[in-house]
Amino acid sequence: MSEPRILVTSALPYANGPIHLGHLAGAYLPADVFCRYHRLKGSDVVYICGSDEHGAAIVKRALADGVTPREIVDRYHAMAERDFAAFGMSFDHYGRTSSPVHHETATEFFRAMAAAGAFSTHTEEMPYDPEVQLILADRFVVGTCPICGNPQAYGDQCEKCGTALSPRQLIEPRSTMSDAALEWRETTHFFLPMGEHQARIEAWIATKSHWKPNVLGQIKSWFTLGLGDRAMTRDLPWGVPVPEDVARAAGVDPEGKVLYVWFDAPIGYVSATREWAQRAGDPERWRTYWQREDTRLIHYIGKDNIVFHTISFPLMLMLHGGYVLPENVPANEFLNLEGDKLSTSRGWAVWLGEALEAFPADYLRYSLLRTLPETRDADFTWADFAAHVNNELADNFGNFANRTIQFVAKYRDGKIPPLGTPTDEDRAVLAALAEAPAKIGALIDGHEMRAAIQELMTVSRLGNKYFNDAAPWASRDADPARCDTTLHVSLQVCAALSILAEPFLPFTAAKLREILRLDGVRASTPGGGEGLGWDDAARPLLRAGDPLGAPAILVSKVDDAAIEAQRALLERRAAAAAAAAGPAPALPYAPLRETITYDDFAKLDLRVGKVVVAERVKKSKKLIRCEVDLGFETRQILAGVAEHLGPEDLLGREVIVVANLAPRKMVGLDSQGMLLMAEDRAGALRPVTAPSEPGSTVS
RNA sequence: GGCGAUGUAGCUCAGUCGGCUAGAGCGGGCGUUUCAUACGCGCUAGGUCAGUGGUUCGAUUCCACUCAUCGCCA
Repeated sequence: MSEPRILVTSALPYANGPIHLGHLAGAYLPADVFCRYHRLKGSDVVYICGSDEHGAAIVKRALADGVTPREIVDRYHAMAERDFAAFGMSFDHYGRTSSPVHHETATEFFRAMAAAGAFSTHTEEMPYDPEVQLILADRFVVGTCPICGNPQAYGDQCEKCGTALSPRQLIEPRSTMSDAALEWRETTHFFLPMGEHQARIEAWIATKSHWKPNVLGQIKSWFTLGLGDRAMTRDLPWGVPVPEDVARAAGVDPEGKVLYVWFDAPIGYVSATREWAQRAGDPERWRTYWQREDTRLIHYIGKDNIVFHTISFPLMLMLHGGYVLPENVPANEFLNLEGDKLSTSRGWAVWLGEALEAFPADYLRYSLLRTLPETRDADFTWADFAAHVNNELADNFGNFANRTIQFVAKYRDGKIPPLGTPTDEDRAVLAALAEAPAKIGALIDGHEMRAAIQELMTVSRLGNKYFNDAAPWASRDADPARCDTTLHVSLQVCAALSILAEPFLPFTAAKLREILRLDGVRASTPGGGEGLGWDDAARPLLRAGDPLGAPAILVSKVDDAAIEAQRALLERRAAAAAAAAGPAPALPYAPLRETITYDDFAKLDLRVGKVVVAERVKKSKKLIRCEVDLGFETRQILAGVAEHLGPEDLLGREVIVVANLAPRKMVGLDSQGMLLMAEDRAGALRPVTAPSEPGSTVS
């Protein structure tokens, strides 16, 4: 095979929740496009992924749900496999880190590295939860922050004030596993002293100037800081056990110790490849990919994974020896949703399974490809999704195929007309077609998927323009031969599209080929076999005289109701999550102030006012400038709420105003009164409102 | 607090190893075609290229600083 051997991995999704759109945009969809393209190209590709099923978070989840870790990972592994398949992910193998092959592989890896003297051991006191009998990592400890008093500070950091902490510093530290008070236990672990190898890694990274700037920047950040020792084992009842012989040799008690999930997870790539080879009936074949230097190893990941795939795992591979190192790690940034960060716990996510119940996979694939966070965080909105599908995929791409095929069906009896005598215009289109595969292919190979799909759309746009300018509906009667030529060329464009679209929109592309009766194209899925491939899209593939299949709508539009339903679903889930979480019980209510008399209260002149103008004050982070209609007059009032509310939360509302408060100047502006706000224990503000006429008194 | 990435038309993004009138897609506006899923095509929108200062004959592109967003680390 002349094309190179390529080993592609997508980050192993953690098996404690369903797959959502953020996962897809980060590490899965781009990799799938890459692999499908290369299979069409004739490359020797193996695409590997699987579930990451170990770690303390899964143990915690199991404790919370009252089930075993096994039940948790079984549930989400099955769900991920099902959802990925429905989305059209073309893994050669989707494994799981709880599999026997993985345990074996990870154990072997650890043993080999230990034999090479890669590890050191340290003993330290760690927090211990006596109730569930677990030694805890720092972040599974909560307590009160000694700096700011936040009662929900974690053992590694207080998220409220940002201070880095250790569990020892927390006031009344508790376990997040059971809420038990902490005890302390001494424990010994294996560490990888990465600092000793920094020069070697830096030298290797120095050869990677083609990597993305965000990836190289992140790596540089780590080098500047200096690599330290990283724990490679943990105390947990769930995971790959530390091999006894290695532990004994190092004078460590292996009881209850497992490989740290960050050590074992990337090895999952290797073990999944071994499983793939076994299933293919050639158990040693995985070595061809992992242990030959001329393999292009590519890790698709999200930006949270950069350090593990560019430093830790490559170092593990170096220290083990005999493994190929990644050629590229095209990490994507994050995908936001409707302007907010994705959050599983806050219910702010679109689960793939649910989305696929509402829309065909290719619609999601298209919209996601258009907004991939390749260079910076991106935002997925359902409005954009509808626009992408309706205005681009349906109107441009789908409609081009449809108008062409309909025309031939209606006026040429559904048979492909002859090319006849092409003019310069006709030849120009065929020439453009001839260049398209190389152009789009280069973008895909360079991991520029957004640009690649735009280039694909350029082809259908070209088709539309050509069809439009040639106006076959006019030449239909006036010059039938001319009309034939136009239709012939247009159909060839459709044929090319049916191959070029395959990596991005595999379902739609197959449907188009079916309508065109274009047979003999190899599959872009594993074991695609022989047949027409990517480069064949450069030449005319349809033969004059052959019949087409029945016309059918390729891409139907999504309607507003479907989009609204998705938005509503999102809102409902976010509300449900908020309700489930409740106001954090540990947050204190504000204490009551001293008792006042009625006369004290009566001094207040409260009025209903309608906010007629609300805008942020440029010079201030906190202030919103309002003009409030009190009926008898309109006043300017500055509200110090901009950190919690926007102008839109106030504009048009009937609010309660302290009307006899002495005027005050802030940032050079007069404030004539104040707006009443309700503040909950978490500090969220809501304006106090009353649906009464402006000027109404309140008492 | 340190480090890094990002900040270009309403939206999503290209681009400039310093220099002709800063580009594309989508949306908006205007015009037009009728084969098609009221689809297509053409034209158009005049954006302090985050801000300030510097280097330069000349900076959006180089340098410094500032701000914003996101991330990593402590």
